Amino acid sequence: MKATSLFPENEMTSSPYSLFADVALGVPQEEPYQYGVPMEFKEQIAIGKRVRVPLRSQTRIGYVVGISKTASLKNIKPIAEVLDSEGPFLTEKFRKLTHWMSEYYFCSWGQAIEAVMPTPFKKGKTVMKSRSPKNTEESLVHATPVHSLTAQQSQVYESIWLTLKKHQFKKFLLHGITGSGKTEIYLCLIEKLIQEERGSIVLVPEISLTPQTTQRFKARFGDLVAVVHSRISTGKRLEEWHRLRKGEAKVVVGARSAVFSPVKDLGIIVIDEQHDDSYKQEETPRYEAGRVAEERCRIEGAVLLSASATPSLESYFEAKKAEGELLTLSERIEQRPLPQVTILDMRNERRGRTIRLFSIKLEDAIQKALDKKEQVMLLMNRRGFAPFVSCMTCGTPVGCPRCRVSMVFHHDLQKLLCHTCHYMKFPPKMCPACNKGYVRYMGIGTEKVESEAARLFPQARIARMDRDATSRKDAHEKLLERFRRREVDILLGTQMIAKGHDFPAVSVIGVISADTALNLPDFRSAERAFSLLTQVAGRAGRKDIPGRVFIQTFLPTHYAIQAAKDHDYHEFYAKEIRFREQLKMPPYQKLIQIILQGRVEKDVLKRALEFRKKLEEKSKSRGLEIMGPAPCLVSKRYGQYLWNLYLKVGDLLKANIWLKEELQSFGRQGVKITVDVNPR
DNA sequence: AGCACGCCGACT
DNA sequence: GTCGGCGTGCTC
Repeated sequence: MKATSLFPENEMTSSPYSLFADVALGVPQEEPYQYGVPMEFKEQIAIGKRVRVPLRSQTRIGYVVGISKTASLKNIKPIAEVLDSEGPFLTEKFRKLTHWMSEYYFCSWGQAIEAVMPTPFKKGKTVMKSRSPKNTEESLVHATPVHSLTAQQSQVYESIWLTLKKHQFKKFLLHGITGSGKTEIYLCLIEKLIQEERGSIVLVPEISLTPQTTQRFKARFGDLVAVVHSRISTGKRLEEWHRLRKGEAKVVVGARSAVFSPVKDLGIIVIDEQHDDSYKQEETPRYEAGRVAEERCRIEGAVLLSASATPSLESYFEAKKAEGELLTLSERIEQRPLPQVTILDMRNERRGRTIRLFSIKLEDAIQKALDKKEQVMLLMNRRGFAPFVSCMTCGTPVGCPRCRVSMVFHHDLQKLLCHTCHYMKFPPKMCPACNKGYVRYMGIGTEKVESEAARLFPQARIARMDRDATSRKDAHEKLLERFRRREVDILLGTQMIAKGHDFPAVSVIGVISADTALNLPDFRSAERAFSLLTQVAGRAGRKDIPGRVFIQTFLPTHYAIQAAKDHDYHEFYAKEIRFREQLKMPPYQKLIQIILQGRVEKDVLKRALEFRKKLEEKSKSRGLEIMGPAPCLVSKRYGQYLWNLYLKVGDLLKANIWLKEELQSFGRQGVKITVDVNPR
């Protein structure tokens, strides 16, 4: 029974509604849906409020983004309930931000809105009444000690503070070498903002969000700090959300999604380790926390401070062009020496057919450090025991049945594990391809490094830190604590260990293989390798114990490795930026990745070719370049085949507008298409 | 994204 | 003959 059908179609005036709401829903559909506003809700309805609306046979929560007097189609259903009697849930600032996100990252407005709010609100949870703000005096930290900054730190601090005083948008990129005291600058700026009752957001990479990191902020600002991890309970998350919205908490420390925290009177967003890949969300909406932060600061008249010892090429390129955007810290605090880095050419380390895992020089250095009761860190950027398992006779590697990747042998489990879909099985006794021979284990992972280290240094206490060893809650933290208390002599692990805090007694750091990262077929592999090596190297060389870093590699002359050895970002940047220019890659061109996926590979490829053809018709006039189709890096996962097209464009927003049109007029035909803007 | 509709295979 | 597989397409 449809109310509208009682009236002639052309008589819109006789529709039962005199008011219509544009409602954004968390469905991929681009445009918001229109719903009728029944009489009884006329007073309550407002832009920014959540509503309960019928959709097909269910009811869903939607977000009012517009109100109009006319409807653009017939069969309009009524709003079932208006939530948020206290006032709009979404502020104008958040409406602007999410709208921008939807246009920039190819998702619907509703999907963007749902990405910025805690889950309970998507289910209709009421927002707590905003009581008169508690007397913040009591929670303010009074005994504020004088925090002395070095001359360089002060200079950086001053230039940012000057802008903060103006309540105007500006972005800064702070290039500060490891150990140059970047965090102290954030703390001082935040402290000053608190005195003005203004708020701050500090983003850190996912794996850096440890009690050690957050403790530094809590120690300084006490209850004014809200921390948001992924492991926090829903209740706690909501509590922090309300504390921030009410202004009871003024500082939030968190990973990627903390960029959406409802901080009152936002003064600054700090993005620490700005180059980190975890700032990109790998599911819809595929946003970059840094880019979102910039837009949010623009909207709110706040300052964006991105910082890194190894800024991303894009960010450094942009910052150099803009006046006063690039800030530098070139000195380490407390006259800490930069560690001496030695490159070890593993081509000289063959022992017959087999290759030594530890070169003689690294082995010696570790032994000497252990003898002196100093600690050692070893980086191996791959989990498991043997990343490749293949047949002795026919050479066939054991692959995951659902993904096109090698299965990794895990010694702890005595099983083969797929690192893409987590499928597990026992290693075959006989080769499944030729039914003879036997399997052999090849390559290196953290587990093998651990067993080799145990063999070479039987007296040492060794601990391994990777996702397998520390997946249990707190295990990661407890391990670092044990290492800090020197109950462990050798800490080895994946990049997890590069992000830990300072370990003053570490005198030797060994990178077992710098090549794992470098050999990936990805235009950013050199950048990632350089960044990782620079970070690990930064762990050594504290106080009285001079640190030494050893990098084992088969590519000793590679510029990423050479630049890391010299602790020279500029040397790396100069080389890398030229390649980017020659290849017309970011920052010179923006990338849009179009991912096609389906269960039948030939259909996926066929559709990819067809879509390319469709785009080609317009590509010349639009001045863009199309690459592909090519199989994705992992070209099959969870049984789905994945191919992609890359677009190189000058103006993303412009490209997005017509790409959206092209996608809309391109049927599905068993192949799903997703768009990833600025892919990582 | 969900969810219903719809058109082909093995079951009481 | 129906129950149910998941491919297709719509939701104000």
